[in-house]
Amino acid sequence: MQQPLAYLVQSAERYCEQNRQRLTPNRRDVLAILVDSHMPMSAYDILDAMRSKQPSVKPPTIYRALKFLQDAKLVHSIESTNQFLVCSHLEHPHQPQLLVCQVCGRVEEIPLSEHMQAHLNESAKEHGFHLIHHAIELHGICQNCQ
Amino acid sequence: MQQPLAYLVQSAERYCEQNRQRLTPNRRDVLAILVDSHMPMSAYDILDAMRSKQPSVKPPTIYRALKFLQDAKLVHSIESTNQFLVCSHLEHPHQPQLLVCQVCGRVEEIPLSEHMQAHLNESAKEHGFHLIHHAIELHGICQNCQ
DNA sequence: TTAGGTAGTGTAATAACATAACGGTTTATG
DNA sequence: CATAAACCGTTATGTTATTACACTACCTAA
Repeated sequence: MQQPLAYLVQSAERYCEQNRQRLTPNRRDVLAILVDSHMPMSAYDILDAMRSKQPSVKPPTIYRALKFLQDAKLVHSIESTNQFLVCSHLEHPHQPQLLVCQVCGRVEEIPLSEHMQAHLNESAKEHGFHLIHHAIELHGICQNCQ
Repeated sequence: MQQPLAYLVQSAERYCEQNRQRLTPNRRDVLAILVDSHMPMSAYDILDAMRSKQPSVKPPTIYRALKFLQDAKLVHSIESTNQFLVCSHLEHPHQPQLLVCQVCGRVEEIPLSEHMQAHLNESAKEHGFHLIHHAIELHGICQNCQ
C-alpha cells in the first residue's frame, strides 16, 4: 500500500531533472518523515518531527517542502483535515480519491475510476467550467474500525 | 441561482420545529449576511459583517451559527478554501458538488448526479468503507472568467 | 572565470482559521 | 415555579498558513 522511500526519491529526482529543481535535504527529510509515519500528518506534525533532529526549523520550511512534493505529485493534501499524505499510486497518472476514516484518522487513497473522471469532466463542461484539479474526499468509517 | 432569504428562513423554521431548536437572531443574521454577499465567505468575513451592527461579536458566535446552518442543510462548507456558502438546491436532498473558480473566487453548487452518487457509494463499498458524507470540490476557471 | 539569473534557505513576524471551557440566560414543558 | 435543554457571551488559546526580507547555493553563458 505504501510506496517505499527509494521509489519516491527516484520519482522526485526524475521530476527535478525535468523542472530544473533539486531534491534538497529539507525536501528529502519531509518526504521521509511522511513515509515513516504511515499516517496523514499536519504540517505542524511534520515540523515537530523535523525539530527532533534540527530544532530551529520553522513553518515556512515545511510548507515549502510540501509545495514541492505536491508539485512533484508525491504528496497529496487532504483539504478537509488540513493534512498531507504520501501518494500511494505513483505508477500511473491519476487524480486521487480519498477515504478518510473518522475513527482512526487513517486515509486510504484510491485511484479515481476513469468513469468517474469522465463524469466529472462532463459536469464541469456542462457548466462551462474549465477544470484544473479536484478534491474528492469521502468521510466515514474504514473497514478496520467498524 | 441564489435562494431568497425568505425561503431559507422558512426552511430553517421547519428544521427547528423538527429538532427542538430555534432560529435565533444570531443565526438569522449570519444567514442573511451570507445570502446578501452572493459570494462564499470565510467565518471571519462574516464576523466583520456582523460587527458593523454589533461590534462585540466574537468568533464562537459565528462558528456556532454556521454549525447550526450546516446541520439544517442551509449552508455548505468549502473545505478547500475554508469558506461557507448558502445552499442553492434546497428543493431536494442532495450532496453538493462545488465548482470553485480560482480567478473570481465564486463557487457554483451543482447537485451531484445520481449516477455519480451511485459510483461513489460503490467505490466506498468495494473498500469496505462505511460512507458518511463527502466533499467534492472542483477547482478551475468559471465561464465568466475565461 | 566570473557575472548574472534562478532556485533554495533562514528567520521573524503575523495573518488567518478554529475551538475549549466557563458561567450565565432564555425558553419550553411538566 | 422547577427543571432540563438550548443558547449565549467572553476569555483565552490552539492550530494552520503566509508574507516579507535578506541571504546562500548552483548553473550557465559570455
